[in-house]
Amino acid sequence: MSYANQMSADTRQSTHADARLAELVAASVTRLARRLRRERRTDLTATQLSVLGTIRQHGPMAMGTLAAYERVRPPSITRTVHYLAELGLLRREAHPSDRRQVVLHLSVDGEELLAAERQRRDAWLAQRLRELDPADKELVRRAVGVLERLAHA
Amino acid sequence: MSYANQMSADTRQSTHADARLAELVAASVTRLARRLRRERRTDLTATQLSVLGTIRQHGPMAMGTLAAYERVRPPSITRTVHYLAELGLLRREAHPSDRRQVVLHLSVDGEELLAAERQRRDAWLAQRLRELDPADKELVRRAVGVLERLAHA
DNA sequence: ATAACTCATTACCTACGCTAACGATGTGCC
DNA sequence: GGCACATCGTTAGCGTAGGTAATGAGTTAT
Repeated sequence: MSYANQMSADTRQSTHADARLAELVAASVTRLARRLRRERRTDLTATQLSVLGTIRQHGPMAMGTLAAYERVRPPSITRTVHYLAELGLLRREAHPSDRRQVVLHLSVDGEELLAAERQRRDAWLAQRLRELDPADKELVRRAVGVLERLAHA
Repeated sequence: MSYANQMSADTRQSTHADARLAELVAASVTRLARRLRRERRTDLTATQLSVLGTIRQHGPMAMGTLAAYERVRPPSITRTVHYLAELGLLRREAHPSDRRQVVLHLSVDGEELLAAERQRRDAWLAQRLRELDPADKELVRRAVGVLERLAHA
């Protein structure tokens, strides 16, 4: 009974610590992501950038697949893709065997725009990292993989 | 000269490592932030949530101040605040000494909605943290402060 | 009193989330 | 082959949100 109470108290304490850590991590990750967004220089909207990024990450895909990745309904993706195609940042192509489908490919301009934006974002962060003392930088270097695993949960 | 070349090579290597780390950190932070957003259950838009969160974080404020925090132009904030006031999530009040100004206060409903969303987000992450092995969790715990400092850069 | 500045709002445009509806195409069954 | 059903992307209409330009009310300085 005393042992059981001890375990129960330890578990509660650990759960509380997890909750507190979660709060801190969520807040700082959210803020850092927002701060990174501030380094954007393109006139494209967040939605347009996200669409281009998804095609780049996962390769050419149909409209419906893209809508699923972006977690929006098909009419929404139709419109965004229309604007991006007009800007020459992606191409719409017929599907090889299903004439209902449209396959989206990133254009060279689209690739370059994404690369430029990513490079700018990463340069800003690289400079911030350089300003850290070596112990803190090492900490971040070792933690980044854990963050990545959390992101894929 | 040999010493100078050695320094130059070391600097270049460090710069490259920083760039690489920046790339990884930016990507994983961005992904984790996006993952956290997926735990939202409210029907409010991201903009509306952000507005409420800003008022909660910084306290009651005038329209112009809020627009500045949100980095949008005044007409945009007018509209968003109008919807949120209609929903009863915030209140518009006259400024005590400047009749041009409108001061925005979070309502009790607004506070509760924010608390519920944050709690849900943090609970998801707490569960993910509990699934980590103790060494990884410790790593995150020690790194979170550094992330926070980066976010405020 | 007047001019200049500040504040929030209105009007209009573009972009984007949704639902409902639609036509074209593909699949499976008789 | 014909038909019913499913899938795909699009169009139409509504609401939200970003911008600029313009406006009227209020405040400050001369």
